[in-house]
Amino acid sequence: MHDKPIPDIIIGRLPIYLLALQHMVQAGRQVTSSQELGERLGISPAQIRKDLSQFGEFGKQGTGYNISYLRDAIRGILKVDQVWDIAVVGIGDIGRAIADYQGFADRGFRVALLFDSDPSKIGTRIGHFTVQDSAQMEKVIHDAGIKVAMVAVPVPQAQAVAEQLVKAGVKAILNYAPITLNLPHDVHVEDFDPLIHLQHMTYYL
Amino acid sequence: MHDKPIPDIIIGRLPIYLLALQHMVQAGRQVTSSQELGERLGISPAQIRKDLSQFGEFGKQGTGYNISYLRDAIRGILKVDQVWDIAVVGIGDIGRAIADYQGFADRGFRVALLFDSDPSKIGTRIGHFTVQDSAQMEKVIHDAGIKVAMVAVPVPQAQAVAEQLVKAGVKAILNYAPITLNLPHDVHVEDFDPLIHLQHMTYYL
DNA sequence: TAGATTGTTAATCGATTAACAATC
DNA sequence: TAGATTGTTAATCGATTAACAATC
Repeated sequence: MHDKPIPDIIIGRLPIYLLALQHMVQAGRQVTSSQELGERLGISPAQIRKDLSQFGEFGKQGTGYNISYLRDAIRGILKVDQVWDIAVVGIGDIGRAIADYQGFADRGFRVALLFDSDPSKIGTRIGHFTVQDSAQMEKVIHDAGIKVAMVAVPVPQAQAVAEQLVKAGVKAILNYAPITLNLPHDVHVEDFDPLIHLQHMTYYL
Repeated sequence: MHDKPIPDIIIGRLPIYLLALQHMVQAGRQVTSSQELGERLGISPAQIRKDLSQFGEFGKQGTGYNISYLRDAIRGILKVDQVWDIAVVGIGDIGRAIADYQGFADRGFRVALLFDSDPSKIGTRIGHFTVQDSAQMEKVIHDAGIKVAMVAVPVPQAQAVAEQLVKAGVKAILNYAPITLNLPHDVHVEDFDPLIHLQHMTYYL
């Protein structure tokens, strides 16, 4: 038993498939095909079939895929058939928008804890949460068993905050600070920076 | 003359290099190497050299790269040695955070216009801008010559808003709405959705 | 000069696509 | 059954890496 890991680039497409399936369910649709999904997403049908075939057989020849069945299957693969609690660190404009954002629940996440180091913010309420002192962060996150965090602090603090999160047991970090974090290999980091995307597109203008 | 276009995957890494170089400049550094950049970014030195070699020769054997020289070169390649005006459509929590965000100017962008269709928001001020009526959007953006926009409206409106932006002459859209937009091929779209990234990471938890 | 590091070539590795037998 | 579409194989295409001559 020494299965090859599934390529990360394939894992990265699953949430995109999931989102499209979700929209189809909401539109009352029952079945779809790799062809249709491909047109919608700008991905080749062959690639979609190949991606899915890594995880099992979800379709029927001649008919295609049952949408809600495939949705549930992908949810299971991505482990978002459960709800993950998230800690948000840094309650500036971005952190506040995250805390107020309503779209998490449907998709497997729930903001559970907010932290900031600014005394004028600690104790204030955002949505139905109270901002807690970053100084207590490690203990609080550890005790809550939280594995997923979003970092929205200024650049100079981002690396140190991320290291604290790792100490607290966090294994997945969505990093809003425009800096590349250096963390142990077993911690998953995704950078989330609008400027990176804008600068990518201007090349083509 | 029929030069092969430079792979998009390489273009996508340039903003990451640029960001690291920027930090190095701020730290007062003069020169770096593909080795050092690679360690910092988790990218192989060979790849960095190969990527850069697509655009010219920026380094010196034995010494490496002059940081500010390479930074300026990449800025030029990405066309962020100028400032691009951006229109933001949809002034909810996310749109407001974008409008208030201070980090654009350094990196080649400036929020210039805000739009919403909600009468209770039209006319209000955010930062030093007044929210304008989406009904006027096409004309205003066209007249301003704006080519870059951020879409932060609810999912049901996103496709229609994007089509209006395209009619107004916009060629690059950063899409915050969790839905895949269908637009002409000459319009560049990047999706910007935190949930996609979170769902990617949970696979590994 | 000696040491370091580039830019580039060739080899390797991995991802995408085309095509089709299987089958609903 | 006939038509449609899957899952999978093999071929193609593209990206990454290793290695090294050139040279600062």
